[in-house]
Amino acid sequence: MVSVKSLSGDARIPAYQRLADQLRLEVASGQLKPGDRAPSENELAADYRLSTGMVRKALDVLVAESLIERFQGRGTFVRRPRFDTSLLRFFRFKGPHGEFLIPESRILERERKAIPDSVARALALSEGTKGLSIARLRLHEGMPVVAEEIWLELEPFAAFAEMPISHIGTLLYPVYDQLCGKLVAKANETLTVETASDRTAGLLGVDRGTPLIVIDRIARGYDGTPIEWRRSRGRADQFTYHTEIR
Amino acid sequence: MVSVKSLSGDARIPAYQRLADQLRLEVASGQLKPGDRAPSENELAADYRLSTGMVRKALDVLVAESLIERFQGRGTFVRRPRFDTSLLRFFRFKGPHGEFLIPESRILERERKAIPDSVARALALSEGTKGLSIARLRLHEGMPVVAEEIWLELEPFAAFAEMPISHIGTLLYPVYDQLCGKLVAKANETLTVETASDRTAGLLGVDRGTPLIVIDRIARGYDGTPIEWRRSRGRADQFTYHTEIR
DNA sequence: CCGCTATAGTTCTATAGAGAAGTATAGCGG
DNA sequence: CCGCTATACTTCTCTATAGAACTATAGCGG
Repeated sequence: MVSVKSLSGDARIPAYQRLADQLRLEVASGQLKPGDRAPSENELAADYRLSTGMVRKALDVLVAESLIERFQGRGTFVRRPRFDTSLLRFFRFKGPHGEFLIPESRILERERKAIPDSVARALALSEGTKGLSIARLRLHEGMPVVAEEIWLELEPFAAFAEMPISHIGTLLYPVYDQLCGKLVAKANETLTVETASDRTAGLLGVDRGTPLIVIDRIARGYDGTPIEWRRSRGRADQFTYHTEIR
Repeated sequence: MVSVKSLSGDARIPAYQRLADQLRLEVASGQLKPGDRAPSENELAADYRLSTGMVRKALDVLVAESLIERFQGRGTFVRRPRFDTSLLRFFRFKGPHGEFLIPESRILERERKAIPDSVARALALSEGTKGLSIARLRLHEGMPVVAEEIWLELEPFAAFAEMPISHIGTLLYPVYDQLCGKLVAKANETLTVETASDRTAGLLGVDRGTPLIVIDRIARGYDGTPIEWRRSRGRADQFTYHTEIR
């Protein structure tokens, strides 16, 4: 079956960029989901009447954005968002053999409340929107290591608000996806430092005034719309962040 | 003049990667210096008997490493290392119109001393190597904002050790290059948090125990050899680090 | 049922070329 | 001397093609 397609957009923009735009759109709109195999280079070249060289160049762009991955002999796939570059990874929770561990989590509280103005602004919602607030403690070998505050818009997450707390596992994003159709694809994070208040000091088992790392995250869908606001606090004394600059 | 060159390395490695290796080497060895224009795509293709497509692919690799930059119509140039992605930039020193400013600096101390073991290890030097230690305060509108501790191996930096302190400007790396032939090309940085000791509290004008951001940097040449060890401390309360994850 | 082989499908490397688009400069006309 | 233009050179876009390298699978032989 030969289905000739055409590229939209300003013709002054190079064809490979318009093809990248097109594929980006197909991922954002859900026509192409994480894990799906994209059409092969030959198919794309035939469909859009482009040379394989330009198709490869379009895919290169999307690989650089880490939207897709390519595997020689297997195909091109929409990448599953992995949050392994999150700043939170630098709270290193090593197992007995030095391997990485995802800390267990305990939900302390889940409440329907009006979203605070600062959070509503970050989520691009109007003031006073109904929300769902979650307080959560993350533990490593029984010791509390990170305290989390989470805000969601209530309406799209009504099903999540009803779900029995005991059924909620350590990872929330798969639940958002499967239960509420909200797929988290990327996020913005900011790191700051504060001193522990009485409340968080109690949660984390440290003295009041101890320095804490605070990581604010806004999780977004493929199209960039905000999905979740999250603030995580952990002790600063075991935190180290590495980077390379050129 | 036609000078046919050949690519070294294992022939099982793709030609474009070996060309990238070759050019990387020419930069590391100083045959090609920052700001220099590299041979044009056509010249490279002719010299190494490759198609322009593969030459472009080799250059793409180096662009991705941010070793070179390309400008349509002008040429391909060895990129001048800019440290504008350093973690230190998040100590935001805004001028009156919100623009970025490089803080002034005041050298407090410059001494010949044996390099401490931990620093020697980081610089890949043997224990007890003679070094040069510099204490430096960085100021914004007269207020101290960052305190720095710097260690260099004495021998290659003898000329720097003799230079009158009043002649040393705010930027050290150009001096390392011009005076000592040590060109800083990249660096590793790690961010941690500590509470102010009496000494640093005094330098920065804060109370003892105030949370501080500590940024350790190992500056390296193009070949990766360590050149400078540096530890910078600033108040944590005005520090925010922003990043995007996917 | 297991293991090997052939095969079809995938991405990757590579070539050879044409023309577009952008930049610097020499030289010409005033 | 200034401003314009032609020119040469650069990177960028794009086509068309061939074969290598790699992967999954279907089917055959034991």
